[in-house]
Amino acid sequence: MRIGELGRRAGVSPRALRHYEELGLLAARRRANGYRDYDEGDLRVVAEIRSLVDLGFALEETRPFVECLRAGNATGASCPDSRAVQRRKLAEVDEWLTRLQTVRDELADRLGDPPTPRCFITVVAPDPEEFR
Amino acid sequence: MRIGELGRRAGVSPRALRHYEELGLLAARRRANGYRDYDEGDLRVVAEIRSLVDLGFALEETRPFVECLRAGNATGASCPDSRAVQRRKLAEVDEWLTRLQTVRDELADRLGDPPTPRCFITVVAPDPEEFR
DNA sequence: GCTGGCGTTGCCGTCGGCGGCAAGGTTTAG
DNA sequence: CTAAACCTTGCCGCCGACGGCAACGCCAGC
Repeated sequence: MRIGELGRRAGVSPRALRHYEELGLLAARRRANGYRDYDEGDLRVVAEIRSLVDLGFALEETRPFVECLRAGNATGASCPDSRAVQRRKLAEVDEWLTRLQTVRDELADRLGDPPTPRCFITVVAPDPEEFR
Repeated sequence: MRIGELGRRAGVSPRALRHYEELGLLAARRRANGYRDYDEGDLRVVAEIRSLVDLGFALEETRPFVECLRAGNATGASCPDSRAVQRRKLAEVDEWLTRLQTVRDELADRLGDPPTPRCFITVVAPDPEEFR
C-alpha cells in the first residue's frame, strides 16, 4: 500500500504520515522506486495514533502505544508504559476539568448567571401510608 | 511610571507590556528621552487584560474590555461588546467542559476505572416507626 | 510521447504570547 | 568617572502538528 492509500484509509494526509515517520512513530518499507510501502499493521498503528490524538494525547505520548503494538500486542494499551501514560493523561484531564469548572463559575458570576447546576436532589417525604 | 514599575505592579514583564502595545491594547505617552510613561489608568488596563487572560481569553478578545475601560467606564465588562465576548467565552468553556468530560470517561473506561462520579444519592428507606 | 496523477525530498510558514539577545542611549549612585 | 540599572528598537526563536510549495522522478492510459 502506498502513502496515498494509507492516508485515505486512515483519514490522514500523506503529509501527516511523513511527519509521523520523522518522529519515528511510523516505519515504511521502500519499493525499488523509492516509494513508501505500508501494510495492514501500519494501518493499525496510524489508527492507534489518531484515536489517541483525538483524545488529547500529544504525538510523543502515543509512542509507548505504538511500540506496544509493534511488539506484537493485540492493543497498544496492554503494556505498562502505555498504561502509565494513560493514567497520567487521565489525571491531567481531571485537573483541566476542575480548572475549567472554576473558570466557568467565575465567568457566569461576572455575567450574573447562576453557577453550573451540579446536583439537583429533591427529597420528598414519603407517604406514611405506604409504611403502615 | 516607567515600564519596569508598571510591570512590577501588574505582575507582567516589560516585554509583555511592549507586546500589548504592539497589539494596540496599551498606549503609552513618551517622555522627552523616549521612555514610555504610564499612569494609573494604564495599570487598570493591564490588570483587566491579565485577569481576562487568566480566565482563558486570548489577547485579541480582551480588546473590547480595554476599549470599554478607556471609554471611561468603571469596569471593562460594562459595554455590550465585551459582554458579548464574555457570553461567547462562557459558551466555549461549556463546550470544552462537555468534550473533556467525554474524553475523561473514555479514558477511564480504557483503564477499567469507573466513570466520573456525578451524583451520589443514597436513598435510605425511612424508619416506619417514625411515621407511626 | 505526453498528460495527469501519483510519489519523493527539503524547507519555509502558521498560530500566540511572549523570551531573549544585541547594540545602543539615559540616568543614578558611589 | 564609571559601573549598574534602567530604557530603546529590532529581530530571531520557541512550542506542535502539520500545510503548502518547489522541483523533481515514476508510471498509467491514450
